[in-house]
Amino acid sequence: MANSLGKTANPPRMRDFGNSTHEESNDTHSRILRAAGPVFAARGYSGATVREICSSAEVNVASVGYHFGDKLGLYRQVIHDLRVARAKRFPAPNTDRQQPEETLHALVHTLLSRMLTVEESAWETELLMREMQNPTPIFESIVEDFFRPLFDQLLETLRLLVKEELPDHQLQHLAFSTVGQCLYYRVGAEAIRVLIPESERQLHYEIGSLSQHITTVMLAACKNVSRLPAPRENRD
Amino acid sequence: MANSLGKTANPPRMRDFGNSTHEESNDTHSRILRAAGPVFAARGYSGATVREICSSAEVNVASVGYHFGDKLGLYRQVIHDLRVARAKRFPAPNTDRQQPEETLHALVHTLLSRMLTVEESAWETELLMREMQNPTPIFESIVEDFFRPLFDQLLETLRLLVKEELPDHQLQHLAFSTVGQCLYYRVGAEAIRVLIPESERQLHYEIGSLSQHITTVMLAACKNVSRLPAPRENRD
Amino acid sequence: MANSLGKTANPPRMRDFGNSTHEESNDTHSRILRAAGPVFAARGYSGATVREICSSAEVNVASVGYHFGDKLGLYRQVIHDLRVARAKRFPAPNTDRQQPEETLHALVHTLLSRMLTVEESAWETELLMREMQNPTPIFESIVEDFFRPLFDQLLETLRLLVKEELPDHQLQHLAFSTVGQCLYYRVGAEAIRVLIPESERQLHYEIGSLSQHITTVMLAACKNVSRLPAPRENRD
Amino acid sequence: MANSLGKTANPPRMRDFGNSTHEESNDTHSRILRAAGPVFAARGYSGATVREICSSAEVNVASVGYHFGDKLGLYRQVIHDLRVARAKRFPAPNTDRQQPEETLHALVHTLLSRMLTVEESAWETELLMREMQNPTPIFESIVEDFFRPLFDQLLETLRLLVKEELPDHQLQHLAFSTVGQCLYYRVGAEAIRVLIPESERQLHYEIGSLSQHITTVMLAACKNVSRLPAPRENRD
DNA sequence: AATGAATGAGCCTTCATTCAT
DNA sequence: GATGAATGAAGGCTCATTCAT
Repeated sequence: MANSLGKTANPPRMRDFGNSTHEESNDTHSRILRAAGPVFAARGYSGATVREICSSAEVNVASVGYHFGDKLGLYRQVIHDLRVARAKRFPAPNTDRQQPEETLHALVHTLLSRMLTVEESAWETELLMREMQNPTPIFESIVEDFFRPLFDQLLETLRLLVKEELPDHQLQHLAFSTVGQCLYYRVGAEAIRVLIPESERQLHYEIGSLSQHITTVMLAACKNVSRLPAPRENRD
Repeated sequence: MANSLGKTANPPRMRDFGNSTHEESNDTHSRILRAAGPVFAARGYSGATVREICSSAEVNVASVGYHFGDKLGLYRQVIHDLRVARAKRFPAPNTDRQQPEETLHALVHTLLSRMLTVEESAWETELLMREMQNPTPIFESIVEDFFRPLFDQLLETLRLLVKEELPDHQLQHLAFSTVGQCLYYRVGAEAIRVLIPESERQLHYEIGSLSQHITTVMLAACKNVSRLPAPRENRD
Repeated sequence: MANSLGKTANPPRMRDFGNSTHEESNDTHSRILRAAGPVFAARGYSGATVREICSSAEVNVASVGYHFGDKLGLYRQVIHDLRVARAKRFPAPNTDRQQPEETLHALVHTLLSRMLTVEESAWETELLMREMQNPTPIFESIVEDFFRPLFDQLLETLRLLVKEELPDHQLQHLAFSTVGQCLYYRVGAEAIRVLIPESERQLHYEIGSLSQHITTVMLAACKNVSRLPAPRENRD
Repeated sequence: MANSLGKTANPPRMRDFGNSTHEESNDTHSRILRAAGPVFAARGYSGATVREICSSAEVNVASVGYHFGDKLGLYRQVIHDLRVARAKRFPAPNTDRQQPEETLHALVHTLLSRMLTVEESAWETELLMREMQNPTPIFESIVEDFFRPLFDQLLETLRLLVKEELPDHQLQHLAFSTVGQCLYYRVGAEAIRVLIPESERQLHYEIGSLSQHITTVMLAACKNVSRLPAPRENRD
């Protein structure tokens, strides 16, 4: 019964004491964790195989069973560590002394960067995307810890930009409009790849242009938006 | 060679005569199709097993081979039928005699309806979402059949709404802004569930309000957008 | 129990009455038989599939069961018909009034032609080759009816060519030497394809050259062979 | 991708240290190999099933995947070991200090021995015969490893025996004549069994007599053969 | 702690055969 | 007689897991 619901053979102790993170150490435990993230991100949970992870980590297949009980146990640990890592890496951006227009642009740029960056930690975003579709209990805490601050900041910035005072839900919609436009360039990336020819994509789809565009859209929206009457069903 | 690229053993004739769809008939062919959709949606293409589908349909495992060549052939047929069904349920709005503003609203409303409808066939949207994240060999045709028509209609509508003539890529960005905002209410549903309290969600997040909001944003954007200078890297 | 050991569902009568052969008629029974030969020859018994045969014959898969009980029943009938057909097609060549050298050449040429001919009935030879490796009871009768006459004629021709009277077994060895050389260009065809480059094969491996060569070898052997002493074990 | 073209999961090290062969050891690896040969020989490559092999070896079915990648990988290894074993059992005759006549005799004797030996490892020859009729993807390497060396040696020996210098293709034909005669006593064994009475067969068909006879034929042929004019179609 | 080997369940597919019309 | 459909038994292979050292 050494599966992810029970305990492992010889329960390996949690190692996050002090500042010794997996990033630095090089023992089997850490190497598996480092290798597992990208593989889970690239193939999804069920698509990833223990063998590929272990092969990438250059450890024995049986190690996963020993250190994490089973595949699911490893996955859980990866997700857990990811949350910790991102909380540390992306503190809420300090934008106190900017014009709200600049702040908006900065926030959009930040969002797009996190989405589209293709560097060594791109797998983290990919994994979070997968979590959005198949949320596990961990997802909620990710939203709270990592997404809520940015969201709140976005709300406040938008509040400064609209010409009249708006009820919360209208500001929220504006915030989601902002986030949705950014997110689409990741979620819809495959669709865009089909819809837009390669040549155009290379010219007009880098982060700079996109954040410019989205900021423009939202600024226009803020200038034009007005308090709506009580919600009513439109043609539905 | 009776795989999904060729023909099935004895190619079973298409049954879509008249308006009698698989939904109603009860032969093996239809039962497999009815069972397959939800399973593919719930587990993804590779996660779904022919056995589960056949077990759910109460037919022999080999039936899939006989009727659809192989698993992928079945999947293709599921997607194909899905396209037909959705085109019937959410027809592209007739734009001929409308003001472009109304057309935009109608398009947004259609998009949101497709995304958010949670009736007996919620699996349909779920399936398309999975394709976006884990594209199968069939993805390209899905985009062409499902997305391209609406996307083109959106482009033309936006072209009528902007005040000056814009290059293609700027119109495309406006279109993606529209689609992205709609899509977010599905992709980000779990995040929204965490960020926004239940009470507010029930009041302000039904399709009517959302389409109103998104249309407003895009109309404002169209009024304000202007031809950009040649693309250059902005702060990236 | 409608397998090849019992009777078929409605025992289909043997159709070889009169001169109505399968070659001419066009009913399902005959079409299956005509299609089966080449397929069995090309793929071997177990490699051949009932579906391919029926597809090639343009009849329903179930027909084999009806007409021949099962796959093995069909195979048996194919082999049986093959024997009949070859007996009719290859009567013992008349070589009475030739010089023995010419007769030898003619016999070698005949052997090679039967082996290497790639016309519509090439499958028959291929099937016989397969029978040689996995002989069924039918094989013996094939040898007697179809191969023995040629062998005897070969023996007599060789008897005329050797300079002194030889015991039977030495003549038999000479005959087998002749046959073996011919047979090799079929049995060893794949090996030859690997050993000899395409260009050379096209120049020097047509039936004319080969029969010339083999005849030369055997004539030389006949001129030089002499009665051996009683057999004794050489280094074995 | 642990198929026969790549590496096995954890590539099991080659075990041919010293002179300890699989014949003696008793681990899973060796037991599969020992069981596989006869099964492949008896049923052919495609007729043999991994399950039968593993059942015969009394190991788990998945072991084949682990140790050899896949069925073809196992087959390759069987063939490889077979080559080693046969090279040891029937070494190519050392030709350095012999008269070419003796070399020819030795070569013929080796060929016949390889064909006709019916000891505990009769399956080896059977396997090679099957490859000739139903070549697997591995056939080419078999020819190169098994046949080519002897073939080349045969060519050189014949070159020394002919009285004038001959073009390559004529020497090749002489070599094929030699091989063909030897091969016939195996390929045509069933036919011979029918044509020649048991009593004679026991007296005159042992390896010694046959190699004597074939050598005689080929020596006569070598003495008599002469450079042919450019190839032209003879009566075909 | 770690490893190579082994295991059994399960997957997709293919096939000869049988059923019902 | 003939047909389309259906069936169950394998077949090769993959995978997470476990065993023995």
